[in-house]
Amino acid sequence: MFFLTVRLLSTPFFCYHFKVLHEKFLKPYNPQETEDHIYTLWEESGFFKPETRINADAETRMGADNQRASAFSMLLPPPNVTGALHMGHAATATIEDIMVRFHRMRGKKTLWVPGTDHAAIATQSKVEELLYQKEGKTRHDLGRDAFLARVEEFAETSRQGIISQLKKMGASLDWSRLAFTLDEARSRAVRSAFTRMYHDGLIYQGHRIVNWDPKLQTTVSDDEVEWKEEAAPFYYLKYGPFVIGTARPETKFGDKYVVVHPKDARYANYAHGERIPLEWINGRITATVIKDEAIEMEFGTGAMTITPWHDTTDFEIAERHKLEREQIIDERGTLLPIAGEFAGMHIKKARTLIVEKLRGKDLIERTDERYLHRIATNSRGGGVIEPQIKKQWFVAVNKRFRIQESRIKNIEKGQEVTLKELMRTAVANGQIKIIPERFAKIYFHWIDRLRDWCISRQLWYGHRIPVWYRRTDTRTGISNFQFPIFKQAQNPNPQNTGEEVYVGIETPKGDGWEQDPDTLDTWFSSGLWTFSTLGWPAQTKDLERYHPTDVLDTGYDILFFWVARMILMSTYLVGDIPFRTVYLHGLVRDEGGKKMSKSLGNIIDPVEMIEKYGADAMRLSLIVGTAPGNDSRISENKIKGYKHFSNKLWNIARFIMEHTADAPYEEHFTAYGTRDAELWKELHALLEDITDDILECRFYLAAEKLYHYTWHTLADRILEESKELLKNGTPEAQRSRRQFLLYTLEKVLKSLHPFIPFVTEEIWQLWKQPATKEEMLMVQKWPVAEVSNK
RNA sequence: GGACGAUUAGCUCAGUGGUAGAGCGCUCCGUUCACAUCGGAGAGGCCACUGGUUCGAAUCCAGUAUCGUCCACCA
Repeated sequence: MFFLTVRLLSTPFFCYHFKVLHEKFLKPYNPQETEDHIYTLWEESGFFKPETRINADAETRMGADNQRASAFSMLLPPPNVTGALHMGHAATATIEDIMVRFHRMRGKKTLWVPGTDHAAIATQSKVEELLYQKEGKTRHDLGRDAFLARVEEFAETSRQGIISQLKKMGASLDWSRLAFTLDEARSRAVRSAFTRMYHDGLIYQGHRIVNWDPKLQTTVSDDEVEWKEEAAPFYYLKYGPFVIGTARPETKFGDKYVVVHPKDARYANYAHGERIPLEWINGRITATVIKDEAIEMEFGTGAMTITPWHDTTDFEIAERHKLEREQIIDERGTLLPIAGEFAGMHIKKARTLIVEKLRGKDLIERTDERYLHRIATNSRGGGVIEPQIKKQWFVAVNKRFRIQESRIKNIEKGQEVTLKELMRTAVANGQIKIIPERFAKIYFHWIDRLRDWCISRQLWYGHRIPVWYRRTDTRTGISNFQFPIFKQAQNPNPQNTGEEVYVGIETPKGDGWEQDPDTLDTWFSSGLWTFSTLGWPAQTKDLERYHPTDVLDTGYDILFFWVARMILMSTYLVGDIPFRTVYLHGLVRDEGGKKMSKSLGNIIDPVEMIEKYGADAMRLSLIVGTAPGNDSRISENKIKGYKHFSNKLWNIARFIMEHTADAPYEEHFTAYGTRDAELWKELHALLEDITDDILECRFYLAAEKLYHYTWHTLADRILEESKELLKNGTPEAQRSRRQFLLYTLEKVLKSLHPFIPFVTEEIWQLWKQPATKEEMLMVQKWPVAEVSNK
């Protein structure tokens, strides 16, 4: 206990801090005057880039000090270029920045790649809306090229806004690697991916029933459909000897099949395939009886007619029995000539007239006026989905192919697999770990029911499909296609249709080539994100070093949209998993637990909060009390509370500096007396504990424990008792305590830095007054080396 | 219809086999000495309910209820 003085004099770290307390400490901590210059300091240091290392010998205590250090890599989920960032983005940026700063301080070569997403459908419709509001024009008035120029202009503005917002949040992203899902490098990756999938037979063009949005005039994928409940009348119509139920009489013109369950005793007298003449909306028709198990006997009368062109279930029944299918409604929601007198009328207007006519012909048996019915809408701000059979591009998820390379456990190079099997195996074999675990089950369930992915969109903004046609006959366009009876919907040999088809990365040479007008689902390009940002398809050093990435952090709401598709693309194209751990955080809701939205007016703007309370306060408020996968609530009051914490830390630092102004600082603290030894032990137990928590993604616990230690142990207990001790204690005890306070302040600043980087760095700067960028807090070594895991 | 989550102090949430915790709020007291963006003290909970396992359950198991989310989609 008494060798402290001796050690002090002999230690190489011995030095005096004759520093005068910086005048900034005479006032409360002011984030507004601090954060921007701190961020600039970090950014200019180059330490956001993994290549910037501290060139020093093994004796240094710096964090980024080894050129051959192992890597830690991660990608920012690219925010959509549709506008400003919200609290969900702020939560993502915070969680990821915590991980990145932590691993950087632990000496890893840490890469965090920023980027933005073109978000085709959302961005295009947003710009169309603005264009119409401001100039009263549609995209067709401008034409494709001029319209796209407008979208690009809008996207660029959004992108600049997003970048500056991320900087305000303190995100230590490597800006030199900034990517965009629609930039040249990513476009090349998209074309490469498409071409390879096409030649492997995994992308095909086919006539299938798709979710058509008549408002935005495009298809949308199954996952983008949002169901809403609506009360609507339900009609029981007389269909010859049957009574059939329908909520949509306006689609019934062409119905010539009546479907019943094969085991339904009520209809046992009718044989499958039996033809029955009957009077229908526009005159006499001959109906055919179909027996199919898709029918729910208990529902309605147990009999229904089908409209295969405009209903998924009906389409599937028609597929099974090879039935005719006919288009009733066009792409704009207008009735076709089959509707007779109603042709050319929009379905909304026609409906009441059709019901009147049915009533006039005494074809309505009864009506259920308050039937609760679920309608499909386009969740990306579109209209009511009207299913249509259309020629579209699909990714075949169940088709077998030989995988070219594989580092996936249980899958050998050259093995025959399906994309579904790849997606399933990468998680089932434990190579990808999903946190919280319960989402793995949800993921598997989603895979099991997954159908071929419709990837073509009739949008202008996005990756143009890399397929070119040279027509050798006079066939008309895709939309006038008449469905051939008794033919498979898929047409795997487009060469036989009288046109040349070219699929490739570059535009084909020669005259007469015309590119497919459609664009790709935005998730096709985001699916490539983990490797397209690292240079793929080129075999770059980045790809080699940083792929697979270590962690993917995102909200659980895009598990299917994005996470699953990244797994699909990466396993197939790279033969490897895209990331080792998926950390799914919850959604940030308002104080009352409601989703934040513009229409509810309950949006809390992260930048406004930063301006009021500082980025550190906002960051802590988004971390503490949020378990993975669970939604959390944020309120201005909570953020305000954490502003107080920044100030508390500020004053702790001030107190310690004031009371140790002439004290020597020793790196290796040696306690005098049992009390200081006890405190040292307590501090180290905490540091090991929270290191473990961060490694296990329990950020909320680590943050809370640090908060609690700083305020209630360090400030309330240790500083309070030190006041007396530093006045009246023995010289040895005083010296030891001063040492301990300095030591603790340093550890606390380091361990809090990933969570609240600005205030900790500012205190560090004022305290240590570093002469070089290597001495910044951001690249100091994490206070505990390694912890025993669990 | 299926799956999952939540249910703990007034509010927001941690805790996940061993005598109930935090933040905010509330009450009282204090504060020229780092900080009123403060300190001290305190009130407040049969841990949703019913069974079971266990020496012992907020914690594990089964079921029920309420709320929420996702998936399916019955025309």
